[in-house]
Amino acid sequence: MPETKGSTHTKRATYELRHRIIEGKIAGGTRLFEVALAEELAISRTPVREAMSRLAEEGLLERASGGGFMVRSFTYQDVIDAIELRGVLEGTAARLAAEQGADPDDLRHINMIVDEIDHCFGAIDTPADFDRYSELNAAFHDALARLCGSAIILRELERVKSLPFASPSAFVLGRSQNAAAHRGLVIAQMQHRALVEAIRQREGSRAEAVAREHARIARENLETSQREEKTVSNLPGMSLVID
Amino acid sequence: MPETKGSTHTKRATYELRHRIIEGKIAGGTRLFEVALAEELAISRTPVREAMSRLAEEGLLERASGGGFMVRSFTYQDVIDAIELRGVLEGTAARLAAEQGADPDDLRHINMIVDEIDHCFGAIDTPADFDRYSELNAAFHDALARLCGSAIILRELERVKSLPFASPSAFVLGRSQNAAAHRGLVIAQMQHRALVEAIRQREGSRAEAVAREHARIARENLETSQREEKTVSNLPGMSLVID
DNA sequence: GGCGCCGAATATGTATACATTGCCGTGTAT
DNA sequence: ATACACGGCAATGTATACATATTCGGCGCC
Repeated sequence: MPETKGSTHTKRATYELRHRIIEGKIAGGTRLFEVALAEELAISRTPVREAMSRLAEEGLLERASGGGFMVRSFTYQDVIDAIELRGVLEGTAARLAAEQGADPDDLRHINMIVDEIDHCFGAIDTPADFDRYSELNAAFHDALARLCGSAIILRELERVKSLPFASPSAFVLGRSQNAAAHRGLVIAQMQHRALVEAIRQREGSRAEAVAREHARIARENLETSQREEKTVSNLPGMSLVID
Repeated sequence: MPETKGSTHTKRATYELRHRIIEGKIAGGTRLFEVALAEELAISRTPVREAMSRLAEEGLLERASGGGFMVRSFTYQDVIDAIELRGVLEGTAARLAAEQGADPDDLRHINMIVDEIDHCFGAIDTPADFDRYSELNAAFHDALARLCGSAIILRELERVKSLPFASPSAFVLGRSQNAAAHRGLVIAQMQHRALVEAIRQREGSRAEAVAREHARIARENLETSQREEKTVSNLPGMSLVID
């Protein structure tokens, strides 16, 4: 087996399989066979089954009728829906945080992240630091999911975000680093501030609306990508889209 | 092993375990040991692991640190959040159905269910048919989840509803069959009609709001139950609540 | 007396042999 | 020619032996 991190065969197999699926090395809809994979990874069937079971929990695989697993495949509409769903769930997290009053420490923390994101933008007309933006953006959305203190909301949000194309940072790096992309980031950052401010002011309805609108940026970026380039293979997880 | 349905040992073990957990025979937080369960069910460890793995996918179990599984446990707040989440997701399904325009056949179908629910109410001051109501109510909520045609939304909604206390019918049978319960059902049915009508009229915002409010009935029923009786054990899945 | 280490007990992790099931192709009979 | 049945193959289902890891108690040292 290629050297991938993890201490047990199960963990390594899980990591390796997940990687291959997200990279697009295994197409959506492909059926996975225990024996073949076990031989390929040079381990026995048991950890392979275990790994597939975990990836099914993650939502990357689905159990096939009559046993076994197949790589889950998505339609273009599924991607749209997953992004919409993320917006709805983040909106709920934001609304609940606003209604219940977020913990001051948590608010300080998320504010710190927003401030740091500002530093990703250089002087006017200089390129932004897309890598750092992507990283901080993920941290922001993680902090947002935790802000209302609900383990239930957090769990479902994590679940949706684990779909590679529904991740908040999915289309940050996917886009070409041009002026339009730069502008998009500026708008997103404005929404970050508005979102935190709405929560602080306990404006639940506004917080929810802003969070939903914020997710729509991802949808627009997706649609732009679709229009500009016929091939979608360089966007994360888009190889799982089959139609 | 007690005779439970299923053709393979895995399926029987899955069914049996799920039953025991929901019935409250295994408390929330309990760690499940493969060997002990295997002996008890008179099968080997392999199908037991497989069953536990599937129940983890369902959300009834969680993987313990350092391997193994434990019965997931919930706080009272988790139950509240799960109900709220169901409302949010059903609201989204309703809104999308309204915005995109639901399939006429689907609309006819859900309308038929609503009409049938009317028959559960007898003449004035006669008891309603709670069993039949519960059944049709579940069918209504299932039809609602499918109405927007999104596999993504459907899947997540099914997931939340699989938590026994977040199911739409969780508190229908749990309540004592008194006049107050009867009144609650009448109100719920009014919301059913309003919901379908909003979707038909393509009033997305109204549809979403009604769906959310509808879920709040479950929350109120829960709070009423908590107030009236100290013990919560007769409500579905409430044995998993530990605080 | 408390902290930490060590080892046994017990748990899960892994490999593998065997059982069972479901599918597909081929054959024959109508 | 079609339909049914038989058989073999290939997949998952299951049991079990063995390997490894984790945990917890006791014992010793600080």
